[in-house]
Amino acid sequence: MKKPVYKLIEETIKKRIENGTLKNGDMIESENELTEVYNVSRMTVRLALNNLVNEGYLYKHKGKGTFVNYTKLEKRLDNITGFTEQMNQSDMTASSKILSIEVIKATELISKKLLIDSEEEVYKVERIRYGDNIPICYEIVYLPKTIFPSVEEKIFAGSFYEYVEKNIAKITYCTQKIEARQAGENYAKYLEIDAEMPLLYVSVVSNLDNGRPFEYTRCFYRGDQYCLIRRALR
Amino acid sequence: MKKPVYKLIEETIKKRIENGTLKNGDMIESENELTEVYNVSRMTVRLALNNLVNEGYLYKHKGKGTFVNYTKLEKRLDNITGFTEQMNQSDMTASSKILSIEVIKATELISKKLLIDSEEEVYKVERIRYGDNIPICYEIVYLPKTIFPSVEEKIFAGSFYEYVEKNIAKITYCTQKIEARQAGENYAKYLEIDAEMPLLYVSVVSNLDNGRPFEYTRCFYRGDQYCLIRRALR
DNA sequence: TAGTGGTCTAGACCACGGA
DNA sequence: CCGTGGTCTAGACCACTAG
Repeated sequence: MKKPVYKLIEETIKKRIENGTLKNGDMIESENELTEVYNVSRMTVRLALNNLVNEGYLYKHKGKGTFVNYTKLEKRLDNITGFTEQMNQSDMTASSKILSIEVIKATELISKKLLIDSEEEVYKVERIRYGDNIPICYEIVYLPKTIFPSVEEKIFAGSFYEYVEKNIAKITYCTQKIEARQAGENYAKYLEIDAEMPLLYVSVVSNLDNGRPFEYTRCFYRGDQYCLIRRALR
Repeated sequence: MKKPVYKLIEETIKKRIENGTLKNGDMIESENELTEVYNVSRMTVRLALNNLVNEGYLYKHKGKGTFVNYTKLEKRLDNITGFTEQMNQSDMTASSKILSIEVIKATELISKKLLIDSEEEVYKVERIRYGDNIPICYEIVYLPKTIFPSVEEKIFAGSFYEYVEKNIAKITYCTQKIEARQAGENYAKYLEIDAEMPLLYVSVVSNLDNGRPFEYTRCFYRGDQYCLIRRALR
């Protein structure tokens, strides 16, 4: 279970950027220098650097060098943000109550979303999410057992996305489908509202850096308590 | 000025996916097979494949193979798309009925959104938008008179965004706020639904390449007829 | 066990940018 | 000119998945 060399190189450079040793616009060591520093081949260095370019930490300029591209405040505007991260940004306290964790066989829909075989086992987690103790979201999460061998409550204690990036792999993108729906009896009960109230229904599939979906989640947000902000580029 | 080999490999595979030769879930040739087909080294093949993984066309499964991840409808929707463009993508016919065009003085809210002085004159356009003749959206558009000296119906005949890019300037980004709301008497009438039905309310501010907002629009979409698809990057 | 993708090496030549 | 990143080769061993 040891980490590949290029991951280590990625992490040390990322640290130098995040703790301010490398500032925005700084030129970092050339690829040839890094091969000597880490005593690896140039392709390994390039793999590490290109990953950091894709993550937005660096940019390259042929003939000149590789430079730091890091402006803390502009980061993560158009990006995936989990509920917890979003609540923190609005100075609210996020919490959640897990209703159930169980292993089920993937239905047709779930297997299609997660790109796995139908009948393959997945974890199904139901929970209610609160902002400042007001129920805001009822959520059903499906996680493939091949990626999450075991799922415990503590995974969901903090930011789930941060947990995944620390312990599984980098998250690259997610696809969301957003609809407006009526709550209906069932969800109304969970969210403590009337059955006719509108909900924001968001279906999410999130993907790792190898392109594999690791999460299919159905979220039902209270229309009176939650909105999505989205920045789209032309 | 000749293209690198890995780009060519990328493009041929992308074409096979986009023209339907390769379908969603299909396994493509293994990396070793591709090295022989294109007569290149494996690293070159891997570069091409990994780029396609990052673009969301493929996903890899260690020990199994590389698979197609492509669902036509979900493509390119991370970007700004106007209603017309979106309808065309789903093979529906977009049309609209203009209810009114008038010049008003900007309210506090409007001036804040469009970054203009309060009391400055703006065009206010109300219209209903149809997909295959079903009313889908009631929309109020505010356009600053300084950017649009005169506003006529024909501006809205085709894609408004295309009109702007042809005649005004390039559009760079837009910010959307998405909520779920109950229709209420007024909007229900326009959209031919019941007053308790849920709507997707989207407030949009779009900006030109000089950073100036040129449009503030409030859209009320029928929850039963419309959804937003969004692709977000981490 | 055979085949897949994941990691890595030790070279090579090229195109670009700056002095 | 020299140093930079961009492309590419021809191998190698490993870890995972399936039969």
